[in-house]
Amino acid sequence: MVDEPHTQSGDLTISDHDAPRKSRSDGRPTIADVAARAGVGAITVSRALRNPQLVSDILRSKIDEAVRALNYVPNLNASALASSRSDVVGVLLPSLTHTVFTDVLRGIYDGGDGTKLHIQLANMRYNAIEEERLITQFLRHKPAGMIVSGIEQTAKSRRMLEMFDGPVVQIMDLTCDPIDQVIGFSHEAAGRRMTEHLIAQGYRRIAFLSGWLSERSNGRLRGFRHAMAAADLDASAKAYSILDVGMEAAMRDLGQSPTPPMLEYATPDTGRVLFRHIREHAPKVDAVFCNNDALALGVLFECLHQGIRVPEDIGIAGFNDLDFMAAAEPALSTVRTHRYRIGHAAITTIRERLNGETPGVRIDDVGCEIMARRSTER
Amino acid sequence: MVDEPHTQSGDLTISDHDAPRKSRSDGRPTIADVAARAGVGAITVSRALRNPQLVSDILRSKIDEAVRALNYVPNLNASALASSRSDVVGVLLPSLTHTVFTDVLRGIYDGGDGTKLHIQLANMRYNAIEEERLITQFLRHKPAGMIVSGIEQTAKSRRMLEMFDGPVVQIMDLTCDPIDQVIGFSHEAAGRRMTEHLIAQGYRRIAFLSGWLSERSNGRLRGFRHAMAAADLDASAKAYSILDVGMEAAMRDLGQSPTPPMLEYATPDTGRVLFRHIREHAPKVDAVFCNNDALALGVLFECLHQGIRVPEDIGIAGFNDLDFMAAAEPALSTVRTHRYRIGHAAITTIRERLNGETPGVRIDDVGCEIMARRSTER
DNA sequence: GCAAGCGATGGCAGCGCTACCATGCGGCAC
DNA sequence: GTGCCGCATGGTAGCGCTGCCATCGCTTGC
Repeated sequence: MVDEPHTQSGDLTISDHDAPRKSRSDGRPTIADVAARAGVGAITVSRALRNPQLVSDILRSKIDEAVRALNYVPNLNASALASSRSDVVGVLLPSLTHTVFTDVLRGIYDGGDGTKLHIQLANMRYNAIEEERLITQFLRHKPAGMIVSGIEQTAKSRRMLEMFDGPVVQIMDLTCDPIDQVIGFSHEAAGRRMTEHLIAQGYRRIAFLSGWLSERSNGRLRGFRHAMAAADLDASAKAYSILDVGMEAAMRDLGQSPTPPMLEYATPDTGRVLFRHIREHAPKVDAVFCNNDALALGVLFECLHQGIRVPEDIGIAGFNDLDFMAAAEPALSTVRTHRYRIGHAAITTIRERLNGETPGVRIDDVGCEIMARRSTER
Repeated sequence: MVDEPHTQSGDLTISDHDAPRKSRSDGRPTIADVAARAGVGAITVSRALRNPQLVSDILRSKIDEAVRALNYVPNLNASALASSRSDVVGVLLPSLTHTVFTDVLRGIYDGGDGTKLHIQLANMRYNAIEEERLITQFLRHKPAGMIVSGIEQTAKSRRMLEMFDGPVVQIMDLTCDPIDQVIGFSHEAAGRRMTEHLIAQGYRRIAFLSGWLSERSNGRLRGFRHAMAAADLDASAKAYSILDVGMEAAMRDLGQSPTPPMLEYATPDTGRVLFRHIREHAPKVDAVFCNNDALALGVLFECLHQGIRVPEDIGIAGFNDLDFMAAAEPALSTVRTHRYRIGHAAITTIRERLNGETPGVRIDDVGCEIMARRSTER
């Protein structure tokens, strides 16, 4: 039984007339084509592209010429397969809506600029199970490094990241036991310090306003409560969230997005609704500490609407220092967080680690700043 | 970092005594391991994972069991190499800061959810040359599809995308000659319609305010001028940008980011500065049409500060309908753009095309809505 | 009863690159 | 001269997967 399709006799000359291109290749030049044209070995081309200093000047210039002439584009999938290492950095953020994460992202992109690193981003929607799934997905690409938000990964997520052989940076929060490295700040300290500022300004009946509470928001709330307790104001420390004001219906209406709207529900409109609720049920409240700036802006508008004077009748504080806070009338106090810096530091760390440098600090507290403005100047 | 990932995971009885690991493999189970354990061929495992309906129930369940038992994770780089097709969709946005693009991005991610598509995002900073470079980079991954912003790619970019063998969607604008498909709306029509609304409300001396003018902003400005001309108000049609008010110094200060700050300079503070400039140099202006909502918010705050009544003394209109516009006091008129929908439609189109469906419309105008609110209710 | 058809399965040969050696060569110590 | 080191370069053998057929057993049509 001779079922060899290729008879060995003289079929070296491939006829142009038979089957149209049996090859699985898409016809683009490969590293072998470049090597042939430059009259060198393929591996030398590979080296010339990745570590030019390993190749003599003569060959290097020949290779460069061939690359340009053929318009050669390296196939990163082949490279990643052969070296079991890609140049993709996986980034997991809880939300793509909040300006907070947009700024982080900008820092990451700016820091990754001009390198061969590619960012692959995923939205885990404040959902640890989803995060687990996304980590699994990411690891299939054999990424060069990973950036994840927060410190509350599931046990399985954590195990996967620990086994992952590359730098892992957790961002936006702090922990003394990071998977690998962590860059962020203490939300509890931030909440405590802003509350202390409000108390120092003479406010006594302070309400904490939030949309939905992420783990990090809970940290701020803890800080708020501790500061109030430390000043013997426990009785006045009350937190209000959208759950208190029966906004579920309104939330459902929003749903242009398939996202559970609750997660994204921290808008100025929410701020107005929450503040109306407070005026009705707790008229003696003299300051509101909003879990984010959008809520604070809404509170300001509601005060304008009702003719309530800020900061005389009500103090308003936000969180994050988005750019409208300083421009508001009156300017709104808030906590400036270093989001851009965190993103930038995260990708920079990964670059350094990939270059073989040893990690500096494992735990990097970038802190935050209390921006005391007119809205809390009693 | 764990350096040696479970070399001796006991159960599989790989002889530990022979050659000191010559393999370049990282020791993770491959499709061959799964095939061996399930007692089938490797290709059958591949099929069971990609097109389960092609494999009999019996084998499929055996394979599923083996996958779980071995904790098999497919190597996407190998898959991409073998099939010369990855599951990555490249997305090019001009900015990661503007909420506009954040919303587009959210639409893209939501629409890509639950599929095997991975999004790879790049920030081209309103720079066509940078865009060209990024397209080159992206194509090295042999992406499944591409989404690019706007319609002003360089000739080379355009050629690369035309030669690219996969769906390409241009978004956020319209053209009658798309590379492949385009989903967006006419900025000129939007600018014209909002201007017509202002004129209809009785405003006559209308100023157009902008930070930096992207090609799309220019379209809005053209619409503004046409509408003014059509109403014989040419003489009153004047546009102000940051260049008019010597804000370069302020802009330089901003520079936390390596980005040329001009590109990102559309903040409420800019709105305040521009409006002060207008009050000084053109006190008769009775309405401002802001190229984006952040500027409009700034104008509102400046009016509050100066005691100027809105909408009686000054009408204010923005562009995009970010969530603070409806919540402002008074509520601010604006143009609602369907950013989320555009992103969602873009990725959905790509999914459909990858599933072999033929493109529906090549040019998809999602339109926009004039949101007439109190701030222009004369 | 037999050819043809069909669905399920598997073998083989790449995809384009890089890790791992081997090779060759000039220079230096002895 | 001999041996050895270091450097530039190349050959070979994969990396883990999938495209392309071949195969096999069973059904269908006449």
